[in-house]
Amino acid sequence: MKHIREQWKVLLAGAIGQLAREKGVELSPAAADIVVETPPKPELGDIGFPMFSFSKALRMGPPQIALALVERLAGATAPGTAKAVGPYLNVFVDRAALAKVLIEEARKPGYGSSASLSGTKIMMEFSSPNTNKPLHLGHLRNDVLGESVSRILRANGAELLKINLVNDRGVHICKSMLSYMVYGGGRTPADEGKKSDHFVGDYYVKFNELKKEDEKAEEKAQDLLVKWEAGDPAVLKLWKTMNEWAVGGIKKTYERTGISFDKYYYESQIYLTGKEEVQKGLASGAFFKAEDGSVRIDLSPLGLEEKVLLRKDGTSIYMTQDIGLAIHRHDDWPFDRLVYVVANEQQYHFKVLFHILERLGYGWAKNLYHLSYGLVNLPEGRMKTREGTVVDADALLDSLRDLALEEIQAKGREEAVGDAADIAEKIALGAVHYYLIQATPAKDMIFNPKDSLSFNGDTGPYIQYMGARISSMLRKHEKGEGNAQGGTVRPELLAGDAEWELVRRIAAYPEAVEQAGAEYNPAFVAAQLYDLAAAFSKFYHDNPILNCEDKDTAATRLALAAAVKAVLEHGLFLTCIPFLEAM
RNA sequence: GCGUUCGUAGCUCAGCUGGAUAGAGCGACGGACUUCGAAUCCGUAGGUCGGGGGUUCGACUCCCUCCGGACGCACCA
Repeated sequence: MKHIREQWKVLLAGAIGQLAREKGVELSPAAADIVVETPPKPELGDIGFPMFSFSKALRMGPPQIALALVERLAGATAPGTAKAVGPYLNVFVDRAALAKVLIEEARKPGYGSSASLSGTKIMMEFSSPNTNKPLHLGHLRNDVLGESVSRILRANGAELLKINLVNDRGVHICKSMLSYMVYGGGRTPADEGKKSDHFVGDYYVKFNELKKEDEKAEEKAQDLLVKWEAGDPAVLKLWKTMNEWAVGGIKKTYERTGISFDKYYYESQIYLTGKEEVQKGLASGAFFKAEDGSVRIDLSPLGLEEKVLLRKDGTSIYMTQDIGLAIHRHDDWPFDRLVYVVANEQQYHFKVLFHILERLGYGWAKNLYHLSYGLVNLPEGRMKTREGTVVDADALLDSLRDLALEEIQAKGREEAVGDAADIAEKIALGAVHYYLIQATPAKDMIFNPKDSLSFNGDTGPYIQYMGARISSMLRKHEKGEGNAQGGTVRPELLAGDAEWELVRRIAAYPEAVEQAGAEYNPAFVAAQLYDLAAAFSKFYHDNPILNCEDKDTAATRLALAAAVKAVLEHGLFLTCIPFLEAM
């Protein structure tokens, strides 16, 4: 569809130029100057070109321009027919021809993928959990965004490296350690039959109790950190044990949600890097030494104050680490772009970080991107650890899975579905991931538990359901049932409005994938999938497919359904929603 | 106070680089299963696109201003 639009743009640009010459007017628009649009109703055409903007120069009313252009384009070889519709020049494409191509293309494996980013190496950092507690709903948004954008970029031809920076050191880690030392009694997750990250998280929560009992708790945690940095063997041993529990449990959740990484970085291993880089910057004059001995950068070019990069005692801070880490990573794997999926509360941090790297003279610094996303809030407001309102990722998935299972049982579909528990789990995942991805990343969103439990309407399971229904039809056909047996696929039968509605949505899909990649926004894919699923649902409700009396029509519609299925499979994968053959 | 960002139907969200009567879902109300799986489909009600200016042939979309919310403005991560 895109290439057809481009062809028309070129034709129109030429025709407008010609018209201008005839009128003795100076005007020769480029193809890029032609505005394209999709008419609100199919009856009006498939592609629309508003003529308003040329009105003044040509001293003609837009409707007259449209008419004049149609006349001049009458002889041109172009895909489709131009028609003047008021102030618009609308194109009616050759539906049968396009349907023929799409039906074939869409059923091939790579439909929706492109090469628009081929040759581009992109590193994607996301998730970045703390090792003192299990993942919560906010992490799920981060994870699914990172994973989905990665898949989308890869579908657009990019070479991807997904990395996870585990925050496994710091005073917050020491708090859960201290709490365990006081209350743990040497118990292990296995002793309590608990998922290991939750086990660790519970001690982190218990630190609040400890603070009430021991007013020096904060101080003690700080001491623990000092000992950790000094390499105290006992402290390191406990730290290692608890981190393994935490990371092990977190990885189980990744496995459950289908998130994966090509490489893990651990903060404990790299938190000291960056100091050297700062020294280099000091030597090159990018930074300066303040009177108190700390190293700083002047951020007035950004309209900001100065920022400390090394404390006066020479120790590093968060920013120092990130400077070192970025450089280290580029050495590891020379990327063209590096995307950080991090919540929007760190916008300032990344703005400054990118600026600093640029000042240090790294050319790739201009290709760093902070994929900033908003908080997931509850209807009552922000999630708060202290108030216990944090929605735990595992618990959320569990409850959704249980509800889906009940639904399967209520419909008596356990037999038909195969492994009911597994299907229920996948429906739960589809529900959560779709919910998190349909909203624009930049915006804060409200997670309404009640709504999220619904599998109806604009949801992941709705799309999964349409995929399952089509799969079911195709299975029947393969078993020799239905009227499509022996029928011939005739694309001209897809020229009707109902079929065309589906064809044009299939045609629009690859563009959505490309746009999603260009804007790091999987919501475009999600929206496209929902529209396609809804269009199909309406279509097959009104039009018999396997039961259609005419063999050829049945076969053709089935081929269309198969094309829809292929797009759904492709798109669901990109949005981290499992495709289901049955549910 | 300064900066960033958001404000679209009762609720949750779309609205493509400004373009043809502002769209979905949920909720409400009313319909549709002896036919391909009703986790479905159809219909009705519901919006001065936060307010006010401006640019434009045309503004939900761009600019200014005000109001309201979120998040930042650490030698914490």
